[in-house]
Amino acid sequence: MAGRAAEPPADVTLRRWAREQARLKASVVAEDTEEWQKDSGLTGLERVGGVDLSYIKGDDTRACASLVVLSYPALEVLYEDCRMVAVSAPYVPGFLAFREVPFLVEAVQRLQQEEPKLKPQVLLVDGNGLLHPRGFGVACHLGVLTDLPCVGVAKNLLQVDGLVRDELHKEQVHSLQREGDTFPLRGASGGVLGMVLRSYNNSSKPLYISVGHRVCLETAVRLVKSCCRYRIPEPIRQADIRSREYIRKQLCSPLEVISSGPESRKKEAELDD
DNA sequence: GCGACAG
DNA sequence: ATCTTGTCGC
Repeated sequence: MAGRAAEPPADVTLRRWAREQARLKASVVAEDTEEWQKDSGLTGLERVGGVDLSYIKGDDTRACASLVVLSYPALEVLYEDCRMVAVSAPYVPGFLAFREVPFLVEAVQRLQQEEPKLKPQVLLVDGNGLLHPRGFGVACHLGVLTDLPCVGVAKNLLQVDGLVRDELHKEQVHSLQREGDTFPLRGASGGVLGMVLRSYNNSSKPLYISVGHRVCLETAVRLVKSCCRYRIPEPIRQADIRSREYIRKQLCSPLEVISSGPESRKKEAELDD
């Protein structure tokens, strides 16, 4: 059952993907467009979504895509959708969206069809938005394709436009003493690409926040701050927890144990050749 | 050429 | 992303 590793994309594919990113980037709106965003207390915001994909260790083809919607500001789970999906594109830094976004778009469409009243007013996305080699990370990509406000929340710095994880950066991160502290990420070309946020007192490892779609950076940071019970903002954390749990149950089902045992694995190896 | 490289 | 439980500390 374990799928073989996806082939590294040919250069022609990467060029096509880059062109697609450039085409869609023209539709990104990097400023607030909603009423609730205009208030510093985010009054009017009632539902925040989170998305994530969890993968199986030795399997490059199957993953669980999850979309959750939490109430705001209580952060209680109102909606959960976990589904096994067949991943076809490999992970290539800078092209994460081509691997994950199709399943997230499907999840959003399913939600709109089945529970339109629970449609989130904004989505928190694992990964970057404008903080990206071509200024069009997964949070922008998902935002444009769904026309939903999106915020990029990355757990590691993607080195782009002169930004590096050097000693200076580590010093700046170290200077974030209390939760809520931030400093801007200014690219070599001048503009602020994102914000580094200490989201939790008990963790010195920060988050890298950037604009996805239909939200400005200040609002994005304010929103993420107000969604953090722990280091990872609750919508993404719940999506992560639930997709991993979904996979864990899949792997523990009797059928799955049998079909992925040493016996059948041998047969699959033969069939693969 | 070498290293870096969101998830 | 994933491999990994309990454990030491605030």
